[in-house]
Amino acid sequence: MKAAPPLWNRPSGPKRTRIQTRNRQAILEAGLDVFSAQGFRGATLDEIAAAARLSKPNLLYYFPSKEAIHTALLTQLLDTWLDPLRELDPEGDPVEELLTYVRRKLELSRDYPRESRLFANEILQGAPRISDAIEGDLHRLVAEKAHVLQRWMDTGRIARVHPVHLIFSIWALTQHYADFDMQVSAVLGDGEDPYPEAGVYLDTLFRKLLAP
Amino acid sequence: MKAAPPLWNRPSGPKRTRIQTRNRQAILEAGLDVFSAQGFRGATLDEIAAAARLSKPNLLYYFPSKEAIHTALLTQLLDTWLDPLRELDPEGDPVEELLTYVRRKLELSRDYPRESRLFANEILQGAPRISDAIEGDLHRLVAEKAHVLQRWMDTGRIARVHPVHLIFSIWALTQHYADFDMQVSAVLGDGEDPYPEAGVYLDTLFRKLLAP
DNA sequence: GCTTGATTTGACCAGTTGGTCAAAGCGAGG
DNA sequence: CCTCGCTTTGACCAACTGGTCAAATCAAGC
Repeated sequence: MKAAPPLWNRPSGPKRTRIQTRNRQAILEAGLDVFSAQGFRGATLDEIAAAARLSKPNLLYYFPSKEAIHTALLTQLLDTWLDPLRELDPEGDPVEELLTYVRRKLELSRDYPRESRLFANEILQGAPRISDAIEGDLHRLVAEKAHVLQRWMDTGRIARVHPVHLIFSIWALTQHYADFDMQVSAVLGDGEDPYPEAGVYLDTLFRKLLAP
Repeated sequence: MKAAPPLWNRPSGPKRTRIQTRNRQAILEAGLDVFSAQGFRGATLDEIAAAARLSKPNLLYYFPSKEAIHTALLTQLLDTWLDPLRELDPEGDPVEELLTYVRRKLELSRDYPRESRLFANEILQGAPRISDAIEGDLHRLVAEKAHVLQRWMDTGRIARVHPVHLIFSIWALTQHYADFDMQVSAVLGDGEDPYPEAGVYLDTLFRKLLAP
């Protein structure tokens, strides 16, 4: 008789059954598809439910609201997205460290374009749901790494440019291939994968820019 | 007694009264605000009407549908957006021509960020409403200008890189400052205008890249 | 100040939206 | 094979969506 409280409102710890793990995963996967293609307001629960092969009320048994799905995706994403920057090693060879970062970021665009677009959509619309993380974690991480870059410049190991704009340019150039994929494909009469050429181009670009 | 047919369905030519010009302008302005901030599906007629200080039925007296406003904005925009590329002069000094293009494109980002975001939103979502223009005019223009770049490279006047990816990189780097404005401001503890530094940075970057 | 067409609007509509709820189905441990 | 809590769902709701319509208001030339 007594109805079970919704999953997300249960007082007990996060001990998940197999079904829960599977369904939560399916919902996040479906949400990624829909949110990245339509933006937050453009996405509908019905669409997400259909993509996850669940009924709409069933969706809301696993997540309390549309916004909760979106937030779960974004916070989970931000970590993965910043990992390559975190791994920039102050002790490594400056140019190679930066080129590795560029390469890894380009691989993220190639392998996880939906994640990139989800993020782009959110930032485009003023990042109302992750402005805290942007102004907090992200700001700190960039400040820290900019400091590393500054030291490399001061010791003459890479050319002297504005360190934060250098980071911006890496983001812009790599994310462009995921976020503007439609445009990239249409302009390069498609059929061919743009990523190999992009890799070569970016390697050249940053080598020339950073050469002391 | 006889009701006037809606403005957009009138058989006569486009002779517009002062009121028509004013209101159409107000609607496009409001539409730009809302579409660029919310995307097509996320924008609502009520919001646009409120921003234009018109009633919703009044909106639909000047435009037949939500989509018509969006399309009007996009087609009008695409031309302005490509102008700087059109002006790239095959007879000019290669490096200066390209740096001028970069500079003008960065000015567009600074002065028309809403237009940039409107475009970004549309491309992000697969450009369902302007894929024709992208695959047609844009593709042709880029092919033509890539040919110019190729000649400059063949005659040793700029360094040899993939010409289309060179154009992509200019787009990516300049539009980033408009489209990801929120992120840029948050990362550079804001308060200061990022554009002057960005101009210097991009100038350096492309000078080094293009130096033969 | 009257007429005629341009402009504006309140009331309305059918379809969609995010979200709720009580009841029904299900499966693993006893 | 039976219970009991986990899972699923059909029916429903109020708010909102893009869009329509007939009637009311306005404004400029006569």
